[in-house]
Amino acid sequence: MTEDVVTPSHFIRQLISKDIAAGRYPDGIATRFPPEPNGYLHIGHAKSICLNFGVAQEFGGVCFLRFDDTNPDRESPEFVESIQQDVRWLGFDWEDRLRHASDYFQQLFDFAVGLIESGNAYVCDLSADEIRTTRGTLTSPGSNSPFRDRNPEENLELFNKMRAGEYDDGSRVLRARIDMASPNIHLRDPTLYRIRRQTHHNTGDSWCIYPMYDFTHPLSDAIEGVTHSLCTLEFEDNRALYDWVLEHVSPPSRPYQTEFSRLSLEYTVVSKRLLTLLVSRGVVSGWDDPRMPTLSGMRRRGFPPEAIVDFCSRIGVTRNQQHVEISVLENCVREALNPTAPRAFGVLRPLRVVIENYPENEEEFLEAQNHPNDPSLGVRQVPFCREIFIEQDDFMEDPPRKFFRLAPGREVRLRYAYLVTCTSVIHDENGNVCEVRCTYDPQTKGGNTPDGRKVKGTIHWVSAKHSLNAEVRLYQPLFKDPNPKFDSDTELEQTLNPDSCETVDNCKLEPSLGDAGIGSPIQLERLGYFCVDPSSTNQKRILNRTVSLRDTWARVKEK
RNA sequence: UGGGGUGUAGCCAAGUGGUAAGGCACCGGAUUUUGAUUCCGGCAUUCCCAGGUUCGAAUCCUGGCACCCCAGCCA
Repeated sequence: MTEDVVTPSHFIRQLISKDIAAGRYPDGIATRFPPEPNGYLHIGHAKSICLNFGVAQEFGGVCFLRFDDTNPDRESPEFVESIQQDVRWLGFDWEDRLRHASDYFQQLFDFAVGLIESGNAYVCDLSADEIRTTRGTLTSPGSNSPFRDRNPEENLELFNKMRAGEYDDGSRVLRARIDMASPNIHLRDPTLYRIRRQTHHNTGDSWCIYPMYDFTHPLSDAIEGVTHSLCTLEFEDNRALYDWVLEHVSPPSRPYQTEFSRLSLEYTVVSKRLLTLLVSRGVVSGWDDPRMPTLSGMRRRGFPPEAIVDFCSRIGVTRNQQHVEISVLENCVREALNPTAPRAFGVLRPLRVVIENYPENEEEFLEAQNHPNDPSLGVRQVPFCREIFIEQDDFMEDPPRKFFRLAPGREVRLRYAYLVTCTSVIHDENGNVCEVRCTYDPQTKGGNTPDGRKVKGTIHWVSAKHSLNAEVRLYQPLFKDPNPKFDSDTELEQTLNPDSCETVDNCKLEPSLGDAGIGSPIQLERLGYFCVDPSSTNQKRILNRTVSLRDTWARVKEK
């Protein structure tokens, strides 16, 4: 069987194809996914992971997982662990290619020494403030540091002393000697090393100087033999420095950087800084809150990893500003879940229905399919008795034209059970409907109509006597604004969607759901896809709605 | 009037001088014991704008316009 798996063409694939065709990489290509372990991975990282691991796979190359851990101030082992878990969850395997930029600290130091010896780097005693003010602006050139012309011997001695811990944090840096008047600000004698006494999660206290990204990244790529260093567009201007570094040392290989645009998703933020803020402000319960666009959040929400990989392939890779509608993601999730998720009944907002002509103490089990389109998933027995719950939304006392669920005098099908007709309505002291009375037609067992009569509505139900209680959490986007922006706590407050998590208590589930495992997908018919939350217990069952079903009625109702 | 980028439908996106793929969304219609799924059909006479080159331009040239990124001892 040949399935038409269309791998969409994008410019990076084309570039690699061309490179391979030109014979540039006889030993194969290599890529890397280089996260900084200072936060959890999010949907934007998924795009990069799929790209880097994906093209390596397609072209018979390899992909490294490299922690870009050059800033001990913000990095931690917690993040290192979560990142590995998330990459594996997405289905990618780095095999023996787990690396840390910190593995290369000694080699990086040696390269820096080489740069000093060739007169291409110098130790600068200016303070951070002074460096900033002498850097110039976007439209005016910077001015040379008074330390720019120190000779290599002196620089070398100073740099060694920096490493030996003889100077205070922030008192000196190593700078590349390039061009203070360059129109590209990244080339105005960028800092290569800073002094920072901070225990590193990997190297402990062996270093008190740490290399900067622009120095570390090209050399790490070169050390690993990375051929295609793929990064996001905001590093475009850094490419000149990336190349400069590689051209001014003798690197073990020559990697090239190519940039693509980062993903932004409607109604969400995809920035580690802002996500960190949501966590630290307690806006969400943690990095894995089901509303978070983090991989751990989406996992807890019930998104299957294939859906995320599929999403990444559908959105493509370009250099355009990419602002994707959430419907694309939701569609991928539904498409992944629909063929496999077993069906079950659950009622979110129960309305008691008493079937008056059904015997008081009788109960029976009715057969229901676990998947209407896939008999191989089998059947289950669902208990039925005189009192059941239906969805409040499935009854209207005074229904509009196109409503074809239950209403006074109307007949509907209870899925897999019987046809029932509403005979009367009972109100509470506030005038709200609190109970509905029906009669059932014993001839219609299983929901069949032997007389061929047509029933427009089919609704779900659960037996009052047998049902399980549960709390169900329904999610909406975290933000009101499709393109949320906030710089302060008040702005954050204003843009937050107050209804992003709706907790519905006292929901009723069919008894078979008592066995549902944490995280495994279930479709509650007519309501959506759900999964059991990790915090769920037998005493207090908690379900997350992963995504609702497509709801045409909701649109009809609007009109 | 510093530098680097990007403009194809509501949102993504293919297209690489030969007459606008595909997905999502949307709108019909069929089937349906989930208003789900599935199926079938519709959805850019035009590619940011204006000129030019060419038998022929989304693709090449010129000039505009709009938007994004860069002034960390962050990545």
